Amino acid sequence: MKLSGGVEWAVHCCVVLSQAEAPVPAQRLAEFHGISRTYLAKHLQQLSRAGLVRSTEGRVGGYALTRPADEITVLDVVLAIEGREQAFRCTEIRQNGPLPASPQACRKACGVARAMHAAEQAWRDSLTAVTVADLAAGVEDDAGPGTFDRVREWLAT
Amino acid sequence: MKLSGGVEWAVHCCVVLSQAEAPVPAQRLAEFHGISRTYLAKHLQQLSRAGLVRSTEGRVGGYALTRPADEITVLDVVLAIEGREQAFRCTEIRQNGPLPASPQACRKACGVARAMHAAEQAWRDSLTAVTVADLAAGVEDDAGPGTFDRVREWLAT
DNA sequence: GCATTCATACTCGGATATACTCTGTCCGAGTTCTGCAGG
DNA sequence: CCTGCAGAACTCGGACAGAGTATATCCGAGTATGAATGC
Repeated sequence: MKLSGGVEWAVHCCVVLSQAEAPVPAQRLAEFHGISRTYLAKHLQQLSRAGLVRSTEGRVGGYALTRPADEITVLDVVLAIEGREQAFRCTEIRQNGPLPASPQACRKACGVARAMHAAEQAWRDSLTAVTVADLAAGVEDDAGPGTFDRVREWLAT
Repeated sequence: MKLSGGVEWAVHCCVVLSQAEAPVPAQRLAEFHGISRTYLAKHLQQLSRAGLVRSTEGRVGGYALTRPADEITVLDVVLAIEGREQAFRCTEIRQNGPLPASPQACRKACGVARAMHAAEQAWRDSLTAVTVADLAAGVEDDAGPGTFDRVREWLAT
């Protein structure tokens, strides 16, 4: 049970992108956050494949969000990085051994899987309730108004 | 975001142990579930270190629950296997780069970390709501009454 | 017949290899800007 | 002075190593059983 460190990078990048008017190169995003450029590029590719950001090549290229920030949930970003498969995968060990569960009983998922999946659904619901726009608003609340003005100014240089 | 396969084994083993009167050796648990004995032993050790099961050595040794099954939550088992640390670890990248967040603003956790931790808390709450006793009751519901009688009978052989 | 002792069989526990995924990096393909030459 | 073209610089994208962790396994330490032996 460990989330990739790239998740944190990706979410922060989405918040920055939500405040940029022009495409932002991976190079810029990396130095803004003080992280590895090449490795961040890998994660941005995953965001691109998931359809969350659009990449433009060329001299003034970079990354930009494909949707308004209030239509991108944190779960979207997490799933883009971590993959869409469930964290818990039932291997149906109840069907093994000397007393296997009957096919009749296996119509429905076993209780263990149900509990794990319910918990995961609660996790997803919680992440769905927060959008990138919410996070951006939170930054202005925490760091004071005008923060994103300075960010935009720095991005333009 | 991937749970260890051992989690599934551990939970199922706890359900079986909740129905056994005598200590059950790892060998027995492994063949009951059709899984590797030596690897299961590793996970049982983790349950033992977490204080969920007690191990007795010797000829009639084995594992037994230390508490009533309705006082062991699924979360207890999961944390014993996966470790107690959070899945999301904030590396505070907001403090890096050319526009670092002020120490003033860093009094509270950043919005990203708050959202991730809230989701993880929801996940834990959901797992806390289910006990091993609940799962055992579910097995009897799914596989029919008398299932655990057969299990006990097999364990005694 | 009974108590003691000793060998035995069975258990757990930690130390030990292997496979796989995450982390981190590099170079090539493609696109746009810019400078320059020609009309 | 304007237009077209070529070069160059900058971008993304996928292919390539290294490290850490999950997976799987083995052998040694410890204990209760049970039989054998002596009284």
